[in-house]
Amino acid sequence: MISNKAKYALKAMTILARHHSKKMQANAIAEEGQIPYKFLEAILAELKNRGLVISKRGAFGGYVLGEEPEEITAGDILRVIDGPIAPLRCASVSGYQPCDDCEGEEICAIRNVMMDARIALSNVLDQKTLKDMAKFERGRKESIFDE
Amino acid sequence: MISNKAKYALKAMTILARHHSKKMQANAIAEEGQIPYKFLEAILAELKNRGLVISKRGAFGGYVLGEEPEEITAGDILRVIDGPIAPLRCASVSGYQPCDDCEGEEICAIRNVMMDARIALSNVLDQKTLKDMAKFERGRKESIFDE
DNA sequence: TTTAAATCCTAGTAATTCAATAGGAAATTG
DNA sequence: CAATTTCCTATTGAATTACTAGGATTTAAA
Repeated sequence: MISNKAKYALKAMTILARHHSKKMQANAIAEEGQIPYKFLEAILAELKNRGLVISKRGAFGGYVLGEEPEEITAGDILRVIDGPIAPLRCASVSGYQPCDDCEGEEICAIRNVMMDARIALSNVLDQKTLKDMAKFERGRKESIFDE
Repeated sequence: MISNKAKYALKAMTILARHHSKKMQANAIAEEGQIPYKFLEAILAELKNRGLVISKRGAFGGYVLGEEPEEITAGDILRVIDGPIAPLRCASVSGYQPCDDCEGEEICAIRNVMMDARIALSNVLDQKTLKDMAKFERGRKESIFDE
């Protein structure tokens, strides 16, 4: 399960991508995504620290994607907000840490399973880009208006 | 990330499986798995309620697997202890619940990603059985003794 | 039938994380 | 300078996590 915060982050980033990476204010993102404004500010701050968005302060400021929509993946965003994707740290690449009660990683069946899980999961999450996600929503919304 | 509790549950169940489903006491499982005894009791109670283990009370009591090791998967155990494995409830089969701010599941790119993630994850977790896990540990341990 | 050995059951607790909110400082533009 | 917007610090209430305590109940063997 991902946190609400992560869900909001994904939402905010897809909104930014859907608006074709034009500058948007937190205000507008919050409204469009139904995200509590102050909470969103905190989320954008974290995304900014990791370079996933770029901000401009002051009047007529706002936020822009830090990279091209096809270069930012769901995995990138989730790692910033919720930390490692692997179900266990000992099976993580980005956040590796051994279990303190570990008796040997090579013989641990649990780690073995979780390594497979991490690989399967990151194959999905690191492949899905913001471009894909924005396109998906645009496509679906249009097809609904067509009806 | 799975909880410590879930890790302990997986550990306890693989121990039970490795001992070829012989009756074991919580005591012995706790020692072998380095699991806090009282915590393990609570875990075994949950597993028992869902039929994953069968218990016998009183002197010379203990716990046995509730099904054959090849019929119990890592996914089964994780769902009992940590709940749904999907990253979002709206993408879950076992624990489906719509987001309260949902504007249409068919057009939601986040749900779309999380559905793919859930499928990838459950393909791994629902395939790995206790038999596989016990075999893995036995195999690895023997090969280490061979050195 | 007592007694020792187990599981079972109810409660509680300290620490952490989650999901925000509040208030104002700093920067930018017109 | 004034309005707008991001940035920073800090707090808070609720839930979850990771356990622990203590005793009730059941069972088997002496």
